Order: sequence, then structure tokens, then C-alpha cells
Amino acid sequence: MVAQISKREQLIRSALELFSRKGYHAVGVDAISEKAGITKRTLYHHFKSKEELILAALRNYDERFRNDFMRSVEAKTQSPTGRLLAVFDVVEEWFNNKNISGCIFVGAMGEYPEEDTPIRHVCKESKKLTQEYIKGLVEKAGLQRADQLSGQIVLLIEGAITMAQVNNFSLSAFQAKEAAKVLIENS
Amino acid sequence: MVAQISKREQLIRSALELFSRKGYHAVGVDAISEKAGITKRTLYHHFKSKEELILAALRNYDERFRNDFMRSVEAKTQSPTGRLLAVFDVVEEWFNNKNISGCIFVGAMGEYPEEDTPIRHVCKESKKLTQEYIKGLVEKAGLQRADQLSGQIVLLIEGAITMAQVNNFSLSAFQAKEAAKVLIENS
DNA sequence: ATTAAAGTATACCGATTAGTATAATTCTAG
DNA sequence: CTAGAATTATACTAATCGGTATACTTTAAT
Repeated sequence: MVAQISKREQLIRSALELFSRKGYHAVGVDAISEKAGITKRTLYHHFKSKEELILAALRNYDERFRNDFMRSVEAKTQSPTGRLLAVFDVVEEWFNNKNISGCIFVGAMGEYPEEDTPIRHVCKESKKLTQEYIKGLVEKAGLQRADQLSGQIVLLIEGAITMAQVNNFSLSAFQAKEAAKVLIENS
Repeated sequence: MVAQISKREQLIRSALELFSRKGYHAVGVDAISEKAGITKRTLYHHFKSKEELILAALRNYDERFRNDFMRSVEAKTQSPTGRLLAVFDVVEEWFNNKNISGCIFVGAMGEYPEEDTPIRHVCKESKKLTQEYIKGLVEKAGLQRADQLSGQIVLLIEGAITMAQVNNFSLSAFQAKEAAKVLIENS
């Protein structure tokens, strides 16, 4: 028996691909189970509702995404300042390789605007963890006002992801990186 | 007969409020017509489909938004550099007064990810026009590399709008403004 | 080998979706 | 005043939605 991912994992992968390509409301559980080649009955054996599947998918993506992201950044260079700038290269590669049209967490928050909802909570948490990672890099670089500077770098990242849908993404990533350089030098 | 807005305008206003509060797929035409106090039959007399109503709503919002936005910025101060920074104050007031949870164009692009679609086209166009306005301010301020600098300021604005859903919005707006100051001084 | 869990296949449910049909009514311009 | 357009009210369609029911088959661990 070859090593294989569980049915649960297959469902999550299929759901993520469909959600990121068409959105959350636009994708039904039938489409997800069909794409995964798994019965809807089995889907509801693993997830008690569509919302639970969405939550599991978001958490799963967040975990894998953050690991890949940090590993890629740390593979680029050793110095903390260099890593702070490498962040933008990794984001650019990320968006160029895969055919991503935007951040799935931003998309989820857009489709589920009601406050104090589990979905929004997971999305916010993911963004906050990314922010903490950036802040850690800023601190290791010995830069002052770590909160402010890391917050500003995050603004540039998120702005680049949004504007990637309007302009050329590589351009946005470049502009963001150049802006980050100036902010870092000025700190 | 008191001056009043047309049925068509009423439908667009109701649609915009519901879309921005609950998203596009989550709001049906029945809900829109009911909120507007106008029959669904009449809705389909003015708009041949839900997508046409969405398009009309986005265009309507874009026009009113841009006018209000520019007028507010220009009321703040006279100097182009000052206006460039006042942009962030206006965005902050905008998001604090109204109870907005995000940009309706970003939301629309998230819910309709398919490329070369009328909806996405309208959203992109709106973002590009905003970008042009910022670029105009940069040029009037006599700053160099207007394309790059205006692009970077737009990244900060969009980043602040996105992160407003995660952190305190006033904080994001403040961080963005401070970053813009540094970028402008460094230009 | 037995047994419980996991999975398949298929059909169904009530609710909701975008959009249309019909017929009566109000408004408005010539 | 009158004709044509706009609007209302209500009911309808076919499709899709999230979720469940029933009955059968496969898998895996003791």
C-alpha cells in the first residue's frame, strides 16, 4: 500500500482549490466531493457542515503556507535585514508560480463579513501570525520601533497582494520591496 | 411632488448596502427588491440580470466615492504634499464613520475571480483611477519618480484597508501615513 | 474470522436561487 | 382625455443549495 493522504485531506485540498478559484459561496459541497472523487456522505462523515469544512481548509492552508513561507525566506539569506527584504521576493514567486488571484483569507473575510465569526477569527489569526513573524525579523535585525516598522511592512505586503489583481504583480512586489528598503534605512 | 431618486437609484442603493454588508453571492435579488420596497418585476425592468445590477451598483459607487473622496482631500489642505498625506486621514474618516468592513471592489474581485469579466474590469478601472489621482498629486508636488512613489502610496492605502479588518483601523491608517511621509521625504 | 468503522451509491428533503408569466393598476406625456 | 409606459401583486419555473436517509460494500484491527 503506497503512502497516501487521507480522504479528509483530499477533501480539504479539493475544497481549497475550488474556493481559491471560484470563491466560497460559489462552490457547493457537491462540487467539492465530486472533484475529490469522494461521496458527499463521506464528506459529511468528516465535517459536520460546510462551514466546518471551510474552517478546516483555512487552518490547513494557514499551517502549510506559513511553513513553506518561512522556510523559503530563510533559504534566501542569513541576515535578518536581508530576510526582511527577501519576504517580498518569496511573495512574488509565490504569486507567480501558482496562479493565485488573491489571498484566500482576505477572500473569506470578504464573503463572511459578520463579526465574531469562527471563519473571520481564523483569518485574523493567520494574518496576526504573519505579522508576528515579520516583527521577529525586524527585532533580530536590531531595528527600532519594531511594532511600527513591522506593521508598515505588512501593509506593503497586503497592498501588493491586492494590487496584484490590478497591475502586474511583479511590479507591485518590486515597488513594495523598494518602499520597505527606504523604511528600513530610515529606522 | 418632492424631488426624489428614481426607482433605479433606490435599487442600486439597496443593493450596495446589502452587498457591502453580506457579500454578493449571499444576497439574492429578492432581498434587494424587498429592501428597496420595489417589486422584483420592476428590478428586472431596469436591469436585465443580477450581474447587470451588480455592475450598475459598482459603477455608481465608484463615481460617488471618487467625487466625495477627492473633494474631502482637497478640503483638508492646499499644498499637494499635504494633500498626499491628507489622503490617509480621509480614508480613516471614511472607514470610521461608515461601518465599512472592506473595499467593495476588492470584495467583488474576490467573489468573481474569473479573469476578463465585466465585474473585474469595473473594479480594476476604479482602482486605476484612484491610482491616477494619487499620481497627479505626486506630480503636482514636484516629486520625482511619480509612477513609483504613487504606486507605493497606493500599496499603503490598500494594505491599510485590508489590515483594518485585522487590527485597529486607525492604527493601520496612522502607520500607513507615517510610512508615506518617509517615502515622500526620501524622494 | 469477526466486527465495527469507513466508504459507496443513490435518492431524497425543504429551502432558496435567478428569472419569467399573467393580469391589474398607477403614472405621465402629448 | 387618453395611450403607452412603469409599477404592483402574486404565482410560477427549473435548477441548485446544504444536509439527510437507506441500504450495501469495503477496509482494518483485534
